[in-house]
Amino acid sequence: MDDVDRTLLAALQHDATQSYAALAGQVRLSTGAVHERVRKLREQGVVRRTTVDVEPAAVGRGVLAFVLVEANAWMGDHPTRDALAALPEVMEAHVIAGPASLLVKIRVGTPEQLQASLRRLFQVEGVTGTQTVVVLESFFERPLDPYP
Amino acid sequence: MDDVDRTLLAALQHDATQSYAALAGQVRLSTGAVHERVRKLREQGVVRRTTVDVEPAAVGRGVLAFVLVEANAWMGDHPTRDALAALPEVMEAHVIAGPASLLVKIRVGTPEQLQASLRRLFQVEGVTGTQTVVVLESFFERPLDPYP
DNA sequence: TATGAAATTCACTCCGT
DNA sequence: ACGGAGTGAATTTCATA
Repeated sequence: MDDVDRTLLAALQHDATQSYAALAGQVRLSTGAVHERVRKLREQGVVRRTTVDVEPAAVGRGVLAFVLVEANAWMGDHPTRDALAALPEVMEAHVIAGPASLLVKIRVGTPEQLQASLRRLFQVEGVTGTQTVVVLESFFERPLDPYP
Repeated sequence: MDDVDRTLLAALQHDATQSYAALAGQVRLSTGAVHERVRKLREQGVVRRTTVDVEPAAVGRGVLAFVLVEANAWMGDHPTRDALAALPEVMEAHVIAGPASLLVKIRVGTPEQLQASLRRLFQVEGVTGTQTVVVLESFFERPLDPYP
């Protein structure tokens, strides 16, 4: 993991469709060398996968909310994880230190669907309360800057 | 935007490196037809870009926190946005309805860097307080499911 | 680990339907 | 909108240093 790798990661995050030749130009290396470096970054798990970024509103998921979930028992275990993973509107789920047990990020299409989602959250074993933060506008959501 | 497009979006989110021939097989269409559909999804902005998913811990950003930012003035304007965008550790910034004005997602390397980041947040014009939620473990972070 | 070139596969375009 | 074929460009592999 040197500066060349970090430059490659930044370039790939910005546009993963560019050719190895284009990447090679940015780091002054041959295409073969860049190919090998990217292969290793994938192999090591530094690059987890190549994806596309989908506009949420275009697929009927224009409502974003964060929910703090309170519980009467320890929720940092896998049954909880699986219960949350079964809800497709839950984009992220984190075990937290602070005023609640879990923090989940939810994307739905309408306020009614948000209400329905909260109802489902309450049905998860151990959940005793929720505090919902509704997003009015997202300033930005951006990829990780690989520079320390 | 029909079921074929949604299937293509899901497939591309799972692995954007696969060939058009492989995508075509999943939707029982020719490579030419798939190529045209994906081109239109990009053109319409449904697909915003193609990126790589980088493991945060591998680039020295293993500490995740969410911060509720309280303010003494309306913060839903662009000077605020720009001030937050200037902080590379801020991954997301949202204007919210609820107990605070903004919600930001932060990735840093160490608890010390988190402290330094909070100090910088306080220096943003109008900020009067923060409530920090530190993530102990992330259950999952996943892409948008394009099915309604 | 890098280079440069060879071999193979793929993206992209065009045209017919 | 879809299918199929053709062409140029890309990925991928390999020999060499």
